Amino acid sequence: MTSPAPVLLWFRQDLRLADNPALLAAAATGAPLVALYVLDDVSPGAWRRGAASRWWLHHSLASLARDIEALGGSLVLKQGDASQVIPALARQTGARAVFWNRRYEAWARRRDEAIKVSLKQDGVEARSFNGSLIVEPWTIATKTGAPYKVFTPFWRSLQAGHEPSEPAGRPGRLNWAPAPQGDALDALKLRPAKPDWAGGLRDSWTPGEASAQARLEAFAASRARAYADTRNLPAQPGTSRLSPHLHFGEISPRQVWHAVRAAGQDATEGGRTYLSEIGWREFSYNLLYHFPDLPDANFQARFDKFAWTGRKEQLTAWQNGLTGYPIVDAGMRELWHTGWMHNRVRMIAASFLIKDLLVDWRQGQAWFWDTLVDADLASNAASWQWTAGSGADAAPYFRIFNPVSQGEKFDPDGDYVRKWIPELAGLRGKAIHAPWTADRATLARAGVRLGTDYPMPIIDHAEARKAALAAFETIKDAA
DNA sequence: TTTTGAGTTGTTCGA
DNA sequence: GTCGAACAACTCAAA
Repeated sequence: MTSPAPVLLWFRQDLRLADNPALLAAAATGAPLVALYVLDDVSPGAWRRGAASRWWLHHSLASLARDIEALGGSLVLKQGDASQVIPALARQTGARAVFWNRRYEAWARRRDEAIKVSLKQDGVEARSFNGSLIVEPWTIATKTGAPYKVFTPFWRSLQAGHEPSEPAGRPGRLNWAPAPQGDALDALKLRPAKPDWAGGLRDSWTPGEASAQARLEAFAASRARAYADTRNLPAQPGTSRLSPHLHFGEISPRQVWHAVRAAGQDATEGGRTYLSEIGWREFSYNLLYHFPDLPDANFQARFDKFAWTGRKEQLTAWQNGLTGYPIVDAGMRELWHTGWMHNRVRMIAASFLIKDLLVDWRQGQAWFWDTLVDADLASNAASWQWTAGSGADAAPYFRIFNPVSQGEKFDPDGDYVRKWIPELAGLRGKAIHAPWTADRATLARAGVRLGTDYPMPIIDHAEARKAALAAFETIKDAA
């Protein structure tokens, strides 16, 4: 007797079993399933994942594979151009259908559309689902049908008319088809080999759905309440740290929304502020979908004329956490060590690169893309353009962060700086955010030799601010 | 079509 | 030390 035709379940950025629409729909067909992940770095225009993101992906795939094995199945791993791999595997397994959850990057949409056409030509059903967003970009628009370009009306509209339904659980039991041959996880070479720089990542994170759920529950139950006050203090665990879990779809924004509400936190200032950050994620995807070159080109074309005069060695100093501004350097070192940076510090570091060093925001975007475990094309592009002032609904160009006053305001005891810049650990008080202002005796007592142990500022902020304002002045009236 | 109110996250200066 | 204004208009979204 011939076995029934299977349904291929293609995992992408939805590496979870709970609240997974494609998985639930595939299970509901009653057909045996083949679970699949394709590492596709080669599709035209693909943004190849950065190194930190690949490390996360390795462990997230390992976690998903274990969860699937516990249900009696297995996760098939492949690599290559998905527009070749998916139709080939459908033929090989005799699949009657391929199900997946949608992505929104231009290159992925082009690729997925081609796969749909190819599968249909082969007589294979192709169905896609919403597994990553509360509102897909084509379902929300202004009264005139235009895409939203300003966050607040977008967020109001989302809350008024697009409340997410209750998240679904895991499917009860699953019926598996024989798994075709795939690659071993190690063959994908997602982890660093020589040298192994991932120690800080291992110490900081546990990728996977179970860890994501635990983190969400802990956050919703307690820290969400104070989020509005503590989220700006990088020395404190005030944020949810869910960003990489959300990026890889180990958890859905709908699950986050309902967990916050179930804990009663939508009635607290903190909970509402936190949910608005979920709103910013949605807004970024909305922008990326409607303006697909958001990661590549200035949203405001007048910035095409901007003179980015920053030098290579300044970019390198920023990347290495050696600018001489402690709050900036602490953030850049936290990023290098853990694959993540506190959001407040991301803004300070980004403002410094763009407005103090006059380095093109795309250089900063590229560095974050390579080093962040939560690197996300939509959020990364929208946030860098926001800081640069070139984006939709962007910060006004004269808003230039002062790295000293930001440090004093948001790291008042200097604990964050001391944690990431051990060579300054002996400093106390105001000197921690501006060591070059400390007198010789203070520096000596702290064991700090400026210019030797820790650099003098590579640029004078007050002068840099004036230069940035002058530079922006030249493009202000451009078309 | 025109009008109107509003717009994530800051800094500096002068009273 | 604290407070309000200036920074620069401009675009968006809705009435």
